[in-house]
Amino acid sequence: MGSLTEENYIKSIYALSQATGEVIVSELAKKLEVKQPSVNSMMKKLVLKKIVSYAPYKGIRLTEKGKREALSIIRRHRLAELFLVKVMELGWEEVHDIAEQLEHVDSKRFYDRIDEMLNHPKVDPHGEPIPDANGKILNNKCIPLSQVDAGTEVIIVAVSDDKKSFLDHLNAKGLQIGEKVFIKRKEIYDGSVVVMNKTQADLMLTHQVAERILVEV
Amino acid sequence: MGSLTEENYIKSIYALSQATGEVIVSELAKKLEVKQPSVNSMMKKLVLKKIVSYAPYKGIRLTEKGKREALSIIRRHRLAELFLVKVMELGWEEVHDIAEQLEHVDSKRFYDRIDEMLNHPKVDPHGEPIPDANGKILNNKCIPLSQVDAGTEVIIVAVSDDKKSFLDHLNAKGLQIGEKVFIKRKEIYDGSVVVMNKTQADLMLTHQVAERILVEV
DNA sequence: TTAAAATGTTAGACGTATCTAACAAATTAA
DNA sequence: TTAATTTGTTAGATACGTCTAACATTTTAA
Repeated sequence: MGSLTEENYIKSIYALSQATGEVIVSELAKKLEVKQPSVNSMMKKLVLKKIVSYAPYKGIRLTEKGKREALSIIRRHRLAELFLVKVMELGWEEVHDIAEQLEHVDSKRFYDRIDEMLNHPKVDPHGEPIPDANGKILNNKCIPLSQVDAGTEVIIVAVSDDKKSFLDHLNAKGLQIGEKVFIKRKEIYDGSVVVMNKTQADLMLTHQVAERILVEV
Repeated sequence: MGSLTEENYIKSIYALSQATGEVIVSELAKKLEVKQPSVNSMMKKLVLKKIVSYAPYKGIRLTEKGKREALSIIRRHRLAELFLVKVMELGWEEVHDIAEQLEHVDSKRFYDRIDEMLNHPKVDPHGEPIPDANGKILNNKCIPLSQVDAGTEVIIVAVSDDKKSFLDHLNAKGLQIGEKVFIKRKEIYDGSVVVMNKTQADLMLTHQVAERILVEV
């Protein structure tokens, strides 16, 4: 495993290359708050380690090995954040910096245990997917049902609240993960959403519920 | 705050100078698994930072500032260990290496929250006292189980040997830090002690083991 | 009490990760 | 299409923490 610095480079490359598959040196330098020559020399090192592919004046790309490494770091970061919020009951606004440090803890046991305590979560409450121990990740970033436009058909992918009471509530409504749902309309007044699925023609969900259901278009 | 390396030096100096108030270069080098010149140059640095007092060919001593720093690191280490055992339910033989990493996390909030969740503990899983947020350590009035009179009920507070083999042995016997134990009798012949706890009516401990278990009456 | 052994120090090197200054290539605008 | 701007690279310096080799001091034992 690489150094803390290497891990930070890999994580940033992954994040910034999401859109096009590539990052340029100046972007990466800005993100990491270092100068371009620092990025340049780190790229030489990561090329030797077969973490990135890079040629002078060209874009930076993660190799398969690099992607695997990135997903592992992201997994640790997101598990740490969720753990800090759900188990340690810290606020979402204060956990990022701590997770930034915890993600570098080198202990499979530590993260397996966190994963277990959180019930193997697939997404974090912002809908960002959490890679599993093998680096598998839900395809797209999901968004809360409350943010989908009326007239759209979506698939329920996850919930951002796995408390039993919430799951019971969904069950009672006849909603299940993996099911298709059609958004009929959204009430501006209270943010509630009316949906339809194959068994129900008019199912009303409060905003509180709709924002905890994560979907994929 | 100093670097991770500095923190490790400070922690080791504290540990090794417990008995006499001093450490010598070679001891410290051995503990940290570095060569003497490395210790030597770090001492020059820590002298400038007023963390240690040191003169060539003399012993190394923590200053008041150094002691404060050491207690803060030790507090974080021991809180981390206890958290890993009590909250995350990891075995007390496997938490040391993880705590070694967690102790360097820089977040007052993180540690305050751990302290809170553990109810402001006074001793860690290996029984060592935990400094409070101001660096105060509770007087360690624990005594070896082997020195307690028969007919007494005590609480296991610490072990004086944190080698894995010893911890495994205790685990196998079903003994845990924080548990009550009643001393049924002591064999004069070999110094062994027979105790009772809520799960076992007649548990025999050799003198060798009993003298390494620290208890509070 | 002096020689051997243990312990400590200095000097100089190396790897990591950073920087600035100077130069080179690519892109954008005139 | 040429000049200006942005972007990228190289070279060389610095700080940190480590090392080895050589030398100095202190302690121990003969």
